[in-house]
Amino acid sequence: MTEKAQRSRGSQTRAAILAAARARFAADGYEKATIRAIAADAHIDPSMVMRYYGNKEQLFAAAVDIDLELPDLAAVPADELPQVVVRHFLQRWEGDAADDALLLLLRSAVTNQKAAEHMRSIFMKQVSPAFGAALDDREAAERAALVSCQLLGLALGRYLLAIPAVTSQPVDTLVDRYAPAILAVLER
Amino acid sequence: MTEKAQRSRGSQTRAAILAAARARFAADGYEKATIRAIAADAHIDPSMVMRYYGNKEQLFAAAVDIDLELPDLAAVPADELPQVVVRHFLQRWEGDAADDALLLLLRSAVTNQKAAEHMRSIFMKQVSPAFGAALDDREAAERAALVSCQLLGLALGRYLLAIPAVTSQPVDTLVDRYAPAILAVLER
DNA sequence: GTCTATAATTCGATAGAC
DNA sequence: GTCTATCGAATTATAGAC
Repeated sequence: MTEKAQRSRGSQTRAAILAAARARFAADGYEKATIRAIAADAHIDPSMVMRYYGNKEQLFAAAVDIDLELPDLAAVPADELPQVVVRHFLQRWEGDAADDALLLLLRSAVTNQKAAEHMRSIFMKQVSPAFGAALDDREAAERAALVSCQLLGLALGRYLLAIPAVTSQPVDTLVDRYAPAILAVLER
Repeated sequence: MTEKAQRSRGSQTRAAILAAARARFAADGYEKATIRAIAADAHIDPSMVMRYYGNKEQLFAAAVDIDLELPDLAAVPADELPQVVVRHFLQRWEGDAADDALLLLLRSAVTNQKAAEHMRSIFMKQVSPAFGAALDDREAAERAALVSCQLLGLALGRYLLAIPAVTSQPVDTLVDRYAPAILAVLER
């Protein structure tokens, strides 16, 4: 076998581990997800996980490296901003809720301090600046934080807790009903 | 020692275990909280926990037996309802966030199916009827569910994730800013 | 009622053969 | 690069002495 082929298979294994890790962390959270289960999902040996990622913590760090891909909120007309934001996240989660890094992170951040720290970091580096640019307001950070609470609460009820009266509502209905609430927090 | 004295000490131990269990489940969630740690907090032997509560699952069930103590929302003037609800939960959590059964349950429900089921049950038996009586609306359950999402999201951001821009806001400010969002979801 | 001792698993992590 | 074998620690749970 050539070195090139080995490197290729190695990177494939590496990617398979990461995909399996994302699925497990998303389904079980940090403490409950085991390296053994992740390895089994990836059809490789548990020791390979250690070889590629060192330890469980570093594997988790690799799995939650996330970009919210927020649109340029400053370019969105102010009166459409709530709908745009709510729909952005819902569409993202609706595609594959079990594989989204934000839900993955949320499931772990509730009991794991490092994950919680990562979550706070995402808010400060991505959410807060995006709304800051759109709001032009001295209290933008505080209001953006409350918007984040509402969006995370929606994810919580729909995807993690699966409250029937939330999961039963179509995306369009959710946007119609939730966007005004986002607006209410944003406007003074 | 008399039988009566033994029963008394027994019930004290039982209560001590439950208190320690609530604190541990609240701080760590179901999977991370261990019977050993709970026993250590209660200054008793781990086997006593098993003796009194059978197993970890039953102990958890005893710890999360909760009454939201929601006020009679039908008696609250409609335009004050959002403020009353937001303040009710904030005051409850602000008192002792680490010992509140709802936060305890939330921390576990994210990764534990039984806890999630319990959470859904609380919504359907306590939250939904309370709002149903106040709203008198065919879509009351759906709107009440979204309000629950908002409130749980607030708890998430303030107490579990501890987002700085949320923890920094006084209760009164939170009520002022969040109540309009609740109202926006409630009114058609 | 309380505790010691331990069974039976399961976990993360390591060492080393191939 | 991959796997076998295993260590050491931690967990839930049980059995039985006092």
